Amino acid sequence: MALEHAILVSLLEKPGSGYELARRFERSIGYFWTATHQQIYRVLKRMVGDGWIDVHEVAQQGRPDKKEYSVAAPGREALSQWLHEPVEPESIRHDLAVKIRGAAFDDPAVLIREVERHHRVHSERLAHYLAGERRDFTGPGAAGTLDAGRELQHVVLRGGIAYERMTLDWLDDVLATLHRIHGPEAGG
Amino acid sequence: MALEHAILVSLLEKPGSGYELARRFERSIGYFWTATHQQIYRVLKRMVGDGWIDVHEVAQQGRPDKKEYSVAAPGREALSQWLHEPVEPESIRHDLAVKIRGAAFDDPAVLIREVERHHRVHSERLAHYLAGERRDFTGPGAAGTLDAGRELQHVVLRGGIAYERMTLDWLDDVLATLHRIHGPEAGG
DNA sequence: TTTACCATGTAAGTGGTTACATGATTAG
DNA sequence: CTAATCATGTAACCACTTACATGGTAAA
Repeated sequence: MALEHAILVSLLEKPGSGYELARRFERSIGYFWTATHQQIYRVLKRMVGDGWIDVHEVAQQGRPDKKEYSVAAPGREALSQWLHEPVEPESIRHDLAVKIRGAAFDDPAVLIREVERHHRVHSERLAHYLAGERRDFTGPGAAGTLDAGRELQHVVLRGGIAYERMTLDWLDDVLATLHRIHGPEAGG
Repeated sequence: MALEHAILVSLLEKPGSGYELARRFERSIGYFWTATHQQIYRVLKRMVGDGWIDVHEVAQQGRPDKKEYSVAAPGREALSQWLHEPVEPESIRHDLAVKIRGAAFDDPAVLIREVERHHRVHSERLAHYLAGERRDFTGPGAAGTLDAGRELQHVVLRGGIAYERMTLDWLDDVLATLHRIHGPEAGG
């Protein structure tokens, strides 16, 4: 499991509340990891209990108070230890691939609409990632002058971009295949 | 959840035992879905209870008896219904991406070895997929003469191949980035 | 006789999802 | 007055992993 470690990395990059972490998991960190606020609050509580992170209440004006979390020494140590352990290269788990093979036993036309829908979603994600890249990693301060942390954030983002591009190409391939096996029988 | 549906598709392609399903999940279906035998036996039991699949004991010579499962009418119906429902386009969940961002707060040299290890694993997977493609989808019977089921299996396999190639390219990018931020300081 | 493969399961624990619940502030 | 955003949590359930457990056959 790595949610604890993802939280540690995020808090090292910038301390924040559970709510803020949840928002980050919807955005930049969500390129490669997702977590809901319920999950985050539960883990945060455990991490405080384990002494990995510190909390302090922050009063705000015009907003509810929040608890700001930051990484404590044992948390940094735990992260370092995890970074030294190997993790399993993970496999993809695609509902859509199951559906594609299932289409052999059902109407492929239904699947065509589903694949087109996925294509739209992945196009939007790609556009979103590219916008983030333009915003955060181009212009003044780019081209070799970034610090290590930003370089690493950028290479992770490039991974997300490569993933979306590959997926879009593959979905085109899937659509062409579906039309090939469906079209001749049903007239396109 | 789609483990039930993945099992239905697999049993429609060819009836088999829980053990055989587990092996298939390590191989072809494992390109996009994983499941252990414990999980499969549990789900199989539930599916029999729900009337989605039928069992019959098969005596074998030189081997333990097995229970062969095949899809029943309600199972086919359930699969069809699922195929007509939209599924969420899923996001990647990469421990390695967490580690890469975490490397900003630790020794990047450790991460270089980890990334190289992942590179080797993905190279092996790619070689394995390509061997499967040569074995099952080339030679006599290929080039437009495949039936729909095999065409669909092939396009899913091409997805696995594309994923591995993209991942290898990205891991090269990660390594280059790590050397860039680490090399100048440590002379590596 | 040891290893590998065939074959099926239980039990305990962990992690993740969904639903429920509260309450303040700001903008329309 | 309504909706959106900020902010934090509990409870129940479900999926998945890991460890344990059994027992037969075939090949080295």
